[in-house]
Amino acid sequence: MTAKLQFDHANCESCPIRHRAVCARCDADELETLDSIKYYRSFEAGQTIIWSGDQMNFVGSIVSGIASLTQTMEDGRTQMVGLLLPSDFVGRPGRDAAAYDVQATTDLVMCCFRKKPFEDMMNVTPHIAHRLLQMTLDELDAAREWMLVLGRKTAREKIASLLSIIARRDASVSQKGLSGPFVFDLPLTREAMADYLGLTLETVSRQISALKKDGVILLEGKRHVTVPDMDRLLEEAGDDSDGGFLV
Amino acid sequence: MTAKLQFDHANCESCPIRHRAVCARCDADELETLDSIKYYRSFEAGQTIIWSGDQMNFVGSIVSGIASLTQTMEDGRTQMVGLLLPSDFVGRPGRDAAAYDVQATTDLVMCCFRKKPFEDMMNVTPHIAHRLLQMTLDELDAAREWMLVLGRKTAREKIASLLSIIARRDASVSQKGLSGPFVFDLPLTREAMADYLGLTLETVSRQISALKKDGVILLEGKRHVTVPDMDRLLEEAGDDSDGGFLV
DNA sequence: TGGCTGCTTTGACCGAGATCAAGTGGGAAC
DNA sequence: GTTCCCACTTGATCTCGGTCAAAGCAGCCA
Repeated sequence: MTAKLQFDHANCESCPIRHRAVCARCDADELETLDSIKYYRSFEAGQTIIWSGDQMNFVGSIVSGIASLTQTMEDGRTQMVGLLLPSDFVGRPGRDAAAYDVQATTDLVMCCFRKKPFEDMMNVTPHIAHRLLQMTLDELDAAREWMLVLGRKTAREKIASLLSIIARRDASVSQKGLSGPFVFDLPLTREAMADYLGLTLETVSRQISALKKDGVILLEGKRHVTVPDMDRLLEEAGDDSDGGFLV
Repeated sequence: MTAKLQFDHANCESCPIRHRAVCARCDADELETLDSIKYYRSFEAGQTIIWSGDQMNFVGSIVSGIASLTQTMEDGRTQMVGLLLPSDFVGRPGRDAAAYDVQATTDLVMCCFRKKPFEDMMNVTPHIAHRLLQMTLDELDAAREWMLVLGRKTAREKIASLLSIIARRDASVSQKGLSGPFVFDLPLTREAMADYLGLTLETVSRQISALKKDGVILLEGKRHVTVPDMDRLLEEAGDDSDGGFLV
């Protein structure tokens, strides 16, 4: 059973991701057109939204919650290749079949557009195509950043990198200041973290325990994290101290 | 000293990458405009084209040769995050500073555009923006494919994956058939392969020797490779047997 | 011709992280 | 409450790939 469709009749003006999503640059007319081909869908945590190879008849934006893109090898080894946050775009215009599994990591609401009308609209609306290019370039940067993590960082650095990314995102969403302690909940299970980081869940658990023991993070329960000193965490992540943290 | 500017007065009609580059969709008028802001530059193997953080006052396409994007940590660990082949695009419109080191892996010729005029042109030329979006989406796919390699494959599978990618590219460039043995030269040193694969150069050397001993590949000198049975190589790479090889 | 340099191979050993295996803890159903 | 379940933790052991070291090999310049 699907989660409650809490955004069912939302209009674009009050949309929480309006200013960051693929429609960010659209004017009133364009929004109206989008409105006519859009619909909301909700997914529960753990649900698979699309299987790799499936026909995709829609594209869309994450409104709330977190989705993941994963690749799986024949023998079951899996690697997460994308973590989709609110305002991120799902689907590839011009491609019929999904290239990756898309899963709801938390409860999730998507703003969907039927694919064909969206593609048609993209061709006549430079605002959308241009914004999508920007977003794709950003994702490419994030993917390349992640290649360094996967290829060259130690398990401890990988965990610290993931925590700092989640902390950064959380701060940018909740508009908290960047000084003082960071407090947030991990939106991923240990296994999902392992799939993201190219580790086993045991190693993830051990390294989180180690960071806790060393005072880099505080843990309350399994998921509630406090980072008393963000610079310390970034140092553990092996990032430059300047860090480009204020992006 | 720079390599010979063999393309100095080339025009777009005879350009070898015309049909695949960022200008692929441009009409005659648009090509003429591009012509007025373009110039060719050559680099020798090993030269650094741009340092991460540098101001970039041009963007451009690889005409011939191979370039690499690399990231380096403070302690010297490096990870290659992109391998740029003929027709690939260098630079990011809308960004001033380079995010990665760009190096010429082989002797290289680039078709450069001054950045500002190119950006202006992009804003009024949907053909260019649209093609760049396509190319960026392709690169994102390639990066995600590579995340699986980095995160989950064994050293032997990593080497086999890289060899199959190079073989594939070589076949698509030289229009050779896909049956029978594949023969090509490695365009990368062992160290560059290691940086690409998240390994050490010793491990790369060992695994290449092992693949040779097991008859998966034949080696003539250090660089000249023959793949007698491509399916066997793909199997060693851990890819699905269907493989999506005919892309 | 000889030696230098850079790329590559090979060997011996070590350690970070994987694997296999128990055990813990907290929330939900009964 | 008790039980079950599931996410997580912790321990013991193994192994793949890293590290350190030496040597091979081809091209190049003197």
